[in-house]
Amino acid sequence: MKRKIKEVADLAGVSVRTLHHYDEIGLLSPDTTTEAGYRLYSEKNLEVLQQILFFRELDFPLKKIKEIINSPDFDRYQVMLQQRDQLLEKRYRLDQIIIAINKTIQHMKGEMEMTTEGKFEAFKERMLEDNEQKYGKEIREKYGEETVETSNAKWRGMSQQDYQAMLRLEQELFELLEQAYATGDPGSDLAQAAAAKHKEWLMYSWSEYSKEAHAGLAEMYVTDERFTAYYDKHVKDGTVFLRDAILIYTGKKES
Amino acid sequence: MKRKIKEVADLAGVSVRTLHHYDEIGLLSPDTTTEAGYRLYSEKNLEVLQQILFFRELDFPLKKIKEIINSPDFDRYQVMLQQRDQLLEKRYRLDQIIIAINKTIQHMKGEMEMTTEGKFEAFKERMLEDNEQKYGKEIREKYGEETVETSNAKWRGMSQQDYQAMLRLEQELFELLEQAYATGDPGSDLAQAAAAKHKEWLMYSWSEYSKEAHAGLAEMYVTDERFTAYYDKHVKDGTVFLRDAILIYTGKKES
DNA sequence: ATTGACTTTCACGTTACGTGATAGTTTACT
DNA sequence: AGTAAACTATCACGTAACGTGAAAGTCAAT
Repeated sequence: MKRKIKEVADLAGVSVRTLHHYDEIGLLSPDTTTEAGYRLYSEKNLEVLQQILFFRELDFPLKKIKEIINSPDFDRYQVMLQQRDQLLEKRYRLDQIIIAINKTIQHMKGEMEMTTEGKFEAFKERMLEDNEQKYGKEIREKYGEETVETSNAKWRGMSQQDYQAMLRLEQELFELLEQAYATGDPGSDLAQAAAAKHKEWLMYSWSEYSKEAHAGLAEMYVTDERFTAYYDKHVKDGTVFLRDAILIYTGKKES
Repeated sequence: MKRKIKEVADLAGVSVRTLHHYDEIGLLSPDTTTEAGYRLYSEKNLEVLQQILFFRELDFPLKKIKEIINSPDFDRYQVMLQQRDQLLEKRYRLDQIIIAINKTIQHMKGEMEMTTEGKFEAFKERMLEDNEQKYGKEIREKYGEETVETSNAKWRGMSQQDYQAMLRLEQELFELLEQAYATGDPGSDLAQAAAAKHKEWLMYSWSEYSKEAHAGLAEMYVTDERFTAYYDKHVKDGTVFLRDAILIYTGKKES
């Protein structure tokens, strides 16, 4: 009952390439091949594959798995303990990193609160909001049994998509801004289109839009040199121009 | 005050190769070079390098760091939250693996138990006695005979290594708890991490996990003064805080 | 002028495959 | 039997973040 490679792959839930790879590195070579060079896996081969996949799930490197498989009297118990120690160490390091990033986040929150002056309250509040608070409840209600981590994964998947779209939007914004700047008029159609694009871009990180917050952000752009440097890099005096366009767009200024 | 590469490397605690690499991928190129092609780093370059290393310590991939560095408008706060989510997910996966390997080890031990008669017999007996004397009754009453028996069985099969690992876990739990308590929020990531750690610690003596049992145990902690004394010794009011964290963790309470 | 410390640019090795590209083989169907 | 679909084979490059030489040129001190 020899099986060809795809059947084995499907059976074990791995890719054909994986089996090729295991053959390449001498981890699992089928004990028969047809004269055309096709790999034929025996039942025994399948058992070994199961073993391999078992260890792989426990995050053993293939090299170690090879050692274990190739010498049946290898002390599996000791190896397990050793592997667990390594995993524990790994998690310890991971925990340290998480603690550090949590501290940083706390710190950033503190900084942002200090510079808050009530004008951009809505804006900053949203920025400060913890995603856990934001989505936690809703997700819990919807998915019930699922852990917070899993829910976070879903959120992350969304935000990555959003992130791609955001980059595209930003690029479009710059192009628009450049063309609009050539008109010299922040009230021009092109400039207003740029302001609209900017709003669209914002909406990826804002949950609600308000003209006030948008106008406020525009003002902040001009005040904060990091922003001016960023926008002016693409278009000379782009920051001021964009601000004016946004002020008109939000009705805070006459064209 | 331009510096040559080795000086910069020593100053920052990285290898020369690393700086070469950062130059190669366009992450950090010195803004001056001698005519012989020597890289000369300015103060500004050093500052950027610090930034890079900061993000690197938080496990950001270099690609992301490059994006962040190149655009000041990039929302660092959101990026931090996102990165934390990824780290948390990573840790979750790691935890699953650790749990799996622990189970495997327990299983192997069960098999070995039949053939190899106890080496740490005295030690184990003492642990059992202790456990029984201290909490035996309550646990029995609340969670039934079965849980206790399997728990004891686990204790019996426990080796020195396990015991060491358990102590270590406990230590980590206290550290986490301390930090979490500082946040004041039992729903915070740190507090939830502490709850997760507590669960993991439990898994060394529980054969099966259920949210109910975990939550119940947390309640018991607060009621039983022996436990409160134990946890409060490390962190003031730590018991109540830990209970709340666990209740949220097990979904028995809203954050 | 020599030497040792330092610098440069290749370029391969690491982990566990993914992803084509190109070509030969087997199976199914008309 | 002929052909197309499905399968298989062997390269071989790409990934992340550098480590580790190798060969050759540069700089500073003796």
